[in-house]
Amino acid sequence: MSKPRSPSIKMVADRAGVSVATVSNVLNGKPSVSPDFALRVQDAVRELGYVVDIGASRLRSQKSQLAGVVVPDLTNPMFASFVSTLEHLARVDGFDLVVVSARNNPEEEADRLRNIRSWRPAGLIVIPCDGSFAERLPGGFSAPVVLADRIPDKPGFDLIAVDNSAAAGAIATHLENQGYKDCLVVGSWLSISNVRERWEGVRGAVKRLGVEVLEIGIDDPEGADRLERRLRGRQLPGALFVLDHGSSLLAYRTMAEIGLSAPRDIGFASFDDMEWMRLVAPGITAVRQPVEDMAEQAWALLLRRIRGSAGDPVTRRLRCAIEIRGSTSRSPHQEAGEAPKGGMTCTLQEGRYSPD
Amino acid sequence: MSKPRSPSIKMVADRAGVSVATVSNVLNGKPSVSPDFALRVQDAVRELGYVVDIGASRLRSQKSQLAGVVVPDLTNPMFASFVSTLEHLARVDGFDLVVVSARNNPEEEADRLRNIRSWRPAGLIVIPCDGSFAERLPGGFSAPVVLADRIPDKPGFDLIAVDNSAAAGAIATHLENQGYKDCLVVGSWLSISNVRERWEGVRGAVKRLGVEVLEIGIDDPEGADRLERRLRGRQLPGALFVLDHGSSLLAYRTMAEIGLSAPRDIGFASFDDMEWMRLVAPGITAVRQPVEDMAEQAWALLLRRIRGSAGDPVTRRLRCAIEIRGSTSRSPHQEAGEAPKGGMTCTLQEGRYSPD
DNA sequence: ATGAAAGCGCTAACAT
DNA sequence: ATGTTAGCGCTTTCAT
Repeated sequence: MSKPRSPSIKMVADRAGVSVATVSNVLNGKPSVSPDFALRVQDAVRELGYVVDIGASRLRSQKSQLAGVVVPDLTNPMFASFVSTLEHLARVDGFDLVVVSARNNPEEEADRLRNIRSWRPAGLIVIPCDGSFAERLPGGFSAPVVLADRIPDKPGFDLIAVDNSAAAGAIATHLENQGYKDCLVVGSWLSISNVRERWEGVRGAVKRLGVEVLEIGIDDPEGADRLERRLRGRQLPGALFVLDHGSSLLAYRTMAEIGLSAPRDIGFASFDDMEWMRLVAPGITAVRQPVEDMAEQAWALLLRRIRGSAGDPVTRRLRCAIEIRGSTSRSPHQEAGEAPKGGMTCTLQEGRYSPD
Repeated sequence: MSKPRSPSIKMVADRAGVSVATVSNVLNGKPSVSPDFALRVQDAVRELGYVVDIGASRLRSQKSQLAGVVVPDLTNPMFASFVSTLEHLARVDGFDLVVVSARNNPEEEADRLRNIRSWRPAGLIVIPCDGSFAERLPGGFSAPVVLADRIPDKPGFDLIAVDNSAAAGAIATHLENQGYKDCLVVGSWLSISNVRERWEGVRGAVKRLGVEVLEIGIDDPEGADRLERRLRGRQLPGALFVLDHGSSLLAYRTMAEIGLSAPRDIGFASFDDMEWMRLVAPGITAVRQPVEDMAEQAWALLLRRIRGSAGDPVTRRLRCAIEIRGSTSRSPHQEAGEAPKGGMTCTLQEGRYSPD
């Protein structure tokens, strides 16, 4: 039993009794083929189950219908959804996607970035692990790169992100309006640019609310300890605002373990609105990011760059929505244990969120 | 400004002052290269930022270091985690992965399956959309295929799945032991084999518990209506057992909207244990599937097949764990609204789950 | 140990 | 409208 190779264009040509060039022309929809020949080729293709070898095709034509996608972590629902949307859009435009995950590790990201070049993609969409992404991008990489979601330290890239600062500021203002006096702001790392932007958005927005920040890392037991100690300390903050989904999960679980319940003992809000935040009772006030929009815009931009439109790097900031739910309510009528309620959504208008 | 091409092996050879064959030998670690030449090549590679063209390499060597992965839906956390694990394992073995999502659509799956062949992957790992997967697999596909998670109607495939029937039966027994009299079993489609297996596991396990089943589809408003009507009807079942994650989300939300709370008004259990099920109060009793193990075993098996080990198709069933939490408790001390508690885990022993 | 040359499957340029 | 041929970047004989 020898290894059966996939049928080649030559076999199709032989079977149809035509030349390989004709087969290629039929497959690529070139006009200069007689209907008769086209049919014979299509028959042969079907009978053999022939599928073009995309690698050989690219090699010869020098045009790649392939885009690379690099995300920090596929198991993060935000990124999974981003990739899923991208994948669909790409296929509609006839592109394939090579998707790789850096598993939140800059070194792994650098490895993936190097490796993905061997595919000779026409372009790359990257959600970088952290701000120092530019140093990891292999020199002499000629294909266009569009960054999404996270902002690099160095400018000069096409970028599709959200208005982190404004949205975080809106949450801070909401907390202030609810009468909270002080707020502990928790995030993975301030070295991740949008976490930093969110924190700065909070600081820029508050008037009376006292704020302090705590970094707890990603999957870092020490960071988890720091948070737990802070929440067990005698100076319990009036509210907790968590700046990323991973940290929100951890914070919510930690609160539960300690026996703290929102909003009874402490206000609780989160950047990144995940499904479970509507399911717990009361629901959790959160910033909802337009992930699908980000994917759409990133893809559209990359496609333009691939098609050759040059020009200065584009930066676009998409608006988030704010979901006000029970976890930040100081009105007495909202009780813990009650069924989750609808809540209230507000969006940015003319550069300002108008909550409350 | 013309389009700058990636450096080729020829450019490296010129720069190092050697032949392309020598460059190739250095890159592929062939022993027959003098240290002197090897160094010169490595320098040239670094200076040019050369990365091998994996397509051209495969074309000539006829060996593909590429595996394809097809999943029904990347946004399902189970599948995302499956892919993420696979991706890591594959890279360790020097393989790249082409990942595609069928978006729960058999036609899209068929399209992806056809398309992925043009990459000439060395093998495929597929979580099929539904049981009739075999009909969608293009004829004459010679690379090995390993199925995971969902079971095809036709046998003859390598398969790594979980013990759906036993685990679902254990939940049913648990409900019975808790004193529930009847249970509504909800799933997307019984045509999805593991949903069917779970339902059959329930039926096979119950002695006194009255059971009925309801199919609600995937993202199907009509199905959602059916469920809501059933839960608003006068004959509210004693317990609800939902057989897949998507349906669990819907069911839990629907319950909340109606004002039903578990376990106060109705018992609630789920196949697929997601993070939020520990976060809501009380926690939700659920079957936890060994996703990472499934990915590991699927990859190991595929690698064996790629390396050439023939033999009859292998089927392996992995054991699930049962997480007993407050949502199925009939003891009065567990109250809704209380902080989520640790709960209790039990695993399969000698072919039987021993819950309660 | 090194290089020259053939050829993988395909498309593009050219010839008919 | 169709066929012939060269060559994309690489690995693999096969000489040397």
